[in-house]
Amino acid sequence: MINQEIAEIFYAMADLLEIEAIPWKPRAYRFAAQNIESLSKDIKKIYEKKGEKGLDDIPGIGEGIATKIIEYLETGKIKEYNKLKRSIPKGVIDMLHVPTLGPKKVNFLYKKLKITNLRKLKSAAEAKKLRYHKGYDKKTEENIRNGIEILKQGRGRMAIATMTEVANIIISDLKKEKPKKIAIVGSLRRKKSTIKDIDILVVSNKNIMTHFTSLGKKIVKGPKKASILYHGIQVDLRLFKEDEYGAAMQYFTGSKTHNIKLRQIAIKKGYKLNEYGLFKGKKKIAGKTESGIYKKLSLPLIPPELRENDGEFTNKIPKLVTLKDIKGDFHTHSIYSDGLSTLKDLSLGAKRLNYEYLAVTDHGTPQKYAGPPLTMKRLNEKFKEIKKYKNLIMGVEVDIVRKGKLFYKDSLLKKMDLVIASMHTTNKGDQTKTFLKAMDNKHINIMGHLTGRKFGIKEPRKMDFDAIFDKARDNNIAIEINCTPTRMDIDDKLVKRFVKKGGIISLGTDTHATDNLETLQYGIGTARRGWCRKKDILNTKSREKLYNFLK
DNA sequence: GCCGTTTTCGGCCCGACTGTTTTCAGTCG
Repeated sequence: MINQEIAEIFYAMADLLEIEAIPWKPRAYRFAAQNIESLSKDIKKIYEKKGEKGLDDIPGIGEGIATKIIEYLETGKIKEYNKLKRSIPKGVIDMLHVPTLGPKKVNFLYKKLKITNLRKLKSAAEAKKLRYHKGYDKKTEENIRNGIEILKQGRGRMAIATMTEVANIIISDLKKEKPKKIAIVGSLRRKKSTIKDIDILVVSNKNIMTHFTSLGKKIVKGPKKASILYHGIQVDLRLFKEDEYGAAMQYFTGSKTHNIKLRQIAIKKGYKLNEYGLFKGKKKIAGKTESGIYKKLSLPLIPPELRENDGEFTNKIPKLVTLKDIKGDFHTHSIYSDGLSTLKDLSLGAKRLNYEYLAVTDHGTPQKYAGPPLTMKRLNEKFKEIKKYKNLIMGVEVDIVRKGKLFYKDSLLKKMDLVIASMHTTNKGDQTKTFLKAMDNKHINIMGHLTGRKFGIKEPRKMDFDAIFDKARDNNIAIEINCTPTRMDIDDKLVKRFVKKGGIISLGTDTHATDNLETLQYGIGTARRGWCRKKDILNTKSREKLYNFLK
């Protein structure tokens, strides 16, 4: 989405201005970038509808930044950004991303020592040339060398599934210290689909800090806070007292923009909010529980997934869907295509999770990725075998092929109880037309992994989602949240847009082995981030109501 | 550069940790 492009530019401008030691502007650009990033609406649409006034209504955007947004929307570039970029070598910006280097140091290294890239920085640190300058010594050089290494290894964002597993390993280890309380906070608690680092809160004795730093490579360690690298993943631990726990949970769950807004609300009421509590003067009036803090600020307990400063302060908070509401899974593969599980395995898997139903949607594709072709003979065997399992639904994940056609004929699709239509090719250009055409087929129940994104591998398709969502809603087609950890497709923002239009979301694990059925929990996270209630999710329907929908 | 129910000027979150430090600047989250 164009929002992301613009946010990236403003983040970059903030970096550049910071190196130039220009005060306050970097903060303003970053704040604007954060708010643009968290918008669920297309900023171009906002401008088209409401003009500059619409942009000005977005927090953090005033006259100057609005003008730059308009310039980008109309010309595809921002002159001031290009000018800034020309004035500072790219390598200098890379230096800013080295841990332990901030704008002050980079400014000094660049302006005074004429160091313009990481290579020169590394050799200067190795040649022990930095330690002769005021404020630098042996330790600084070591930090810079380590920092460059960490940067090169690339601590990118990882899938929530992976990070949840790592967090659980660490927590079960820390529980040996018998902490009074321990919890995951940060973006992991807000259930973002990719996570940068793991944040943990504890109420415990001090031994836990030492235990914690023994689990990985120590980065920092103080009495209240410690950080380690655990197999390349940064994990932060914060220690609190029991009566601070709620305030700490609130503070470290974030998001940052949510907290800024919350603090402003506190200030308006004459309070002060920090990670230790909510204060009136010196008197603490809340802090033991999160709900206590929100209550004192006349707010309901906002679910962590909604804390993004994108409507949670101005709209009524809905009752969000939970994992308990889920009655089944709509996207699985068996040995009839490229899955590892038999129909029996899948049936048992569904029972284990107390599901009423589970759709086995083997591939209907001309392509080889799905294993040997599913011939009519084998398909008929599947039709026959699946009747043995009362909790299984006969389905197909049929490929959308050229010009929006489906790979299976209508006569065959008609025999299926559930049809997912997915695109597995990487056709370039705008795919909106193809999808709209495909959705004319009345046998489709669900659109599978609509944008086709895969973290770090494939960018999401850019399409006219308003047109696609309108048509899906009007044709009674659900749109999938594909719960494969590397996909998580569609994302939370698109979910929010679709549900706001009255569309219905379906959760599918796209599992190829029954062990992976549990990944549905991450789809629930995305659904909740998209403000989904129980009734917005197809998987919450009883068997009877489901079959009505499918028909 | 943004913002405003004390405001159109003068603020801008704030606490923890490191070590450049012995009273504070820089970085981080």
